[in-house]
Amino acid sequence: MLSNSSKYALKAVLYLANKTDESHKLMVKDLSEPTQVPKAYLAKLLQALSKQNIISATKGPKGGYYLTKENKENPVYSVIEVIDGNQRLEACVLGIDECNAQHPCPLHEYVNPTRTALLSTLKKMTIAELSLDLSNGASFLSR
Amino acid sequence: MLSNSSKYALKAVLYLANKTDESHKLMVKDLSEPTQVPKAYLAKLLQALSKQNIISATKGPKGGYYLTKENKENPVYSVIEVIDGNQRLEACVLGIDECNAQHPCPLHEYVNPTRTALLSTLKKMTIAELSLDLSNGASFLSR
DNA sequence: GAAATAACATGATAAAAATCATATTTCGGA
DNA sequence: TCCGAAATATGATTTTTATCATGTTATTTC
Ligand code: FES
Ligand code: FES
Repeated sequence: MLSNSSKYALKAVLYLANKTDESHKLMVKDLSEPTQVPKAYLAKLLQALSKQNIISATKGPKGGYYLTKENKENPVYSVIEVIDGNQRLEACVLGIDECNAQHPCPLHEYVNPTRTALLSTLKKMTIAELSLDLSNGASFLSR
Repeated sequence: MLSNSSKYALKAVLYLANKTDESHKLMVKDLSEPTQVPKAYLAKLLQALSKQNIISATKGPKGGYYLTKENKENPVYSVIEVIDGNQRLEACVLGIDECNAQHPCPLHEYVNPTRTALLSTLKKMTIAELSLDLSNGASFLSR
């Protein structure tokens, strides 16, 4: 469904969402532990997200990664899109050339409705919204 | 969602479903073309399916792959299970240790209901059933 | 303005998935 | 019974993904 990279990126971004802002930042090593993502690998992912302005960063001492208010309003899907591209979730599950109702694969009718529903959720829901019940202990990023 | 291998295997099995039986068999090269799967790769997949009795095969001239009535009654999921194992579809989408409602990841509530619904469909529906509208041109395996 | 600290850029290595190749076994037909 | 056709077993190669490592640049602090 999602690549390992996307899973890692999402976990890190969700963690950032309710732990950081312009004046509270986190370094990769502080993200690596709670998200269970290897440090060097996570670093590379965060750089990619930063370059696409999905997350914010400042260099040097007292620097680190953080989410601005604007960052937090981005759709959850934007993280996935940067890392995996959009084909991964939108292409035909059986890999035929294009996925549409006029020329469906045998699984289309069973997977497409729920998949497009999920996709639309991911595109509408913001990082902030998704991270909400993480902050009140209703959901988790590891274990 | 599915590995390339599973997609290929599913396409081949569905093709076999309404083209073959004990007295009408197909060789890998006759499967490779309509399913758009590289011949040597498909051969290896079919061998794995055959070894697990998901499909049937006979060697030698006039031989080939085919589905018996029993084969056709297998759940669609059995193909996926043999090729991908069951973790791929059942594990947590964010990769946390186990997926359950007592200790959910932030995406759990959005993906789990539809995913378990799909899973249950795949486990209940037979190969024969899924291949049905393939035979009347209502679904397709390529293009 | 020098030193320390953090992200950034880039590339190297490792592991897994996908793909290809080839020799061996089994079976049907001449 | 011998020959050819097919699956089977096994392994090699290629490509992609995941992971690690290291030097460079920006920024704060002294
Ligand atoms: S055509 Fe296969 S999922 Fe839509
Ligand atoms: S816990 Fe993540 S999908 Fe269920």
